[in-house]
Order: sequence, then C-alpha cells, then structure tokens
Amino acid sequence: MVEAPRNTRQRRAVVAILEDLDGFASAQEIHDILKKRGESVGLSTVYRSLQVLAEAAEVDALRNDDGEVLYRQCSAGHHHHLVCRSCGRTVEVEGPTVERWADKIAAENGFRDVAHTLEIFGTCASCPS
Amino acid sequence: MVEAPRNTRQRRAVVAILEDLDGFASAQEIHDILKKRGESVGLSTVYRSLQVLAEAAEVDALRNDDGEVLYRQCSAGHHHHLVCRSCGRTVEVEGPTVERWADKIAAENGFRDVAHTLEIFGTCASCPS
DNA sequence: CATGACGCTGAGAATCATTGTCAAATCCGC
DNA sequence: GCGGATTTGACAATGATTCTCAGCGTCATG
Repeated sequence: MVEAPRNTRQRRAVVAILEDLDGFASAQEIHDILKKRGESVGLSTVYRSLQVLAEAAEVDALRNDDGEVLYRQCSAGHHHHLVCRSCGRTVEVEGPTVERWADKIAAENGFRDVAHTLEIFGTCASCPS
Repeated sequence: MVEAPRNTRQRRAVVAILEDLDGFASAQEIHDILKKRGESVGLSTVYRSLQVLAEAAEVDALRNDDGEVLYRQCSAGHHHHLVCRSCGRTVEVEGPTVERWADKIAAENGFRDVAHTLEIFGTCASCPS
C-alpha cells in the first residue's frame, strides 16, 4: 500500500510558489523565493517536495544547459516546452507529428519501450539580447 | 586568430577511444578505458579534451537521466539520436520535419536564437527486457 | 481532545561530476 | 636544439543534489 503524502505547511508552500511562477525554476530558486517571503523551508525539503511532485507528474522537470534541474507546474498530458533561456518564460507546445515521427523511427530500428525528450530553447521577445 | 590545438599524445588517445566506441560514454568511463589500456591520461585532461572536441563539433554531447554528460563521435551535420538505455547502442537519425516544426513554433512565439534538444530512448532489439 | 506511530523536516555532512589551480612537462616554429 | 606558449596532471575547490538522523508535526484512532 502506498502511503498518502502528508499535508504539511512546507509542501503547501512549495506548491504555492509553483502556482505563482510562470516559467521553470530550480530548487534553489524556489528555496530563495520562499525565504524572501518569510516562509522558511529547508533546502532539503524543497528538493524532496519537488521530487515527489515530479514523480506524481504534478510538475514537469527538465535540465538546462548547466545541468540544473528546473521545475514547473504544467498542464496534464504529454507536451513539450519552448523555454526562454534568459527569463525562463515557458510556452507549452504540442507536436503530434513529432510524436509519430519518433515512434516510427524507433519501430523501424527495432527499439521498444520508447520515450523521447524534446525541448526548444531561445530568447523570448521581452528579453534583451 | 584562433590558436591551432596542439597534437598531444593525450588528445590522440582520447580521440582513439571515441573512434572505437559505438555508443555514448561519460568522461569518467573514457578515463577508465584509457587507464585499462595503459594509456594514462589525467582525468582533467580527458574532460578538457572532450570539451574542446565538443566545441569543435567533432563529438556530440548529451545528458543522461542522471545528469552526466555523455560523448560520442558522430557524423557531421545536425542530427538526433536513438539511444538504447541498456547497451548504449546509438542510431543517428534525421528529422527535417521536426526541425522546421521547432523553428516555426519558436517564430510564432517571438523567440530568437533558437536551439532544440531531441533524443529518443528505448531498448534495442538485441537487449533483453 | 489526547495519544501514539510514523512520516516529514532541517541543519549540516557527504557525494559526485565537473572545473579551477599552478608548477612541471611537452610541443612546435624557428 | 631553443624558447616561449600551450598542455598536462595531481589535487583542491565548486556546486547541485542527496544523505543522515534526531526531533517535530500529522492524522487516524480511541
């Protein structure tokens, strides 16, 4: 039996931040925001909460070029991201054609249990060069 | 003027390993292989060599789920990878449709300096479930 | 509402890939 | 062969993430 996660102040605080944020943010950034708001939450707890949320598919996670893991509250269902390198602003995008293409390629080469990662990075219109 | 890189034993050794390997390997793995072959090369040097090669687009780099950077000698030109999770065997694939799709999506949303990452992971035909 | 079991928290230590440091070794044009 | 710039490598340092573990908070239950 899987235990239901407990409803703690800290977990609620992390979820609240994610709801407010528009784009992707690292665990450390979220920790900083919490500190600024006076909602003190331990760094370890922020990491753990995000892991739990990511496993439950309540948030999406991806790595930036520096290898940091970034988190964001997203809509349900399979989708990809168009992410601003500078401000983190994110647009969710869908690419049914791409999904089919990837599956076809994998099948042609005899691969099974197929998954794929696809993210688009750029600089958004409101960020300076 | 950019200085031409020097032709050192260590750099040649790293390149030789990459030529022998079929799939992606981490800097540490390459360092281990070098050690086993008796071609002692410092770990820092392996990292530096791979960085240089990656910048020169002579090898491709990607991150696995653990956040490690993996390197592989690839053909020239833009392409993506179909990678076996189990044995690392890699097939290079092209997807002109995907490239166009990604650029179009980015343009529609006012993003510039666009790049994308796309990798397909699966289990290849010769690996057990 | 009190209780107890057990998950959750947090401060700090530990981990681990990667990068920085810098003196000594190596290249390479001359 | 020389000399100066580049490269190397042992080791320290960094930085994100995970681990540890004693104490706290939750919550089903009485």
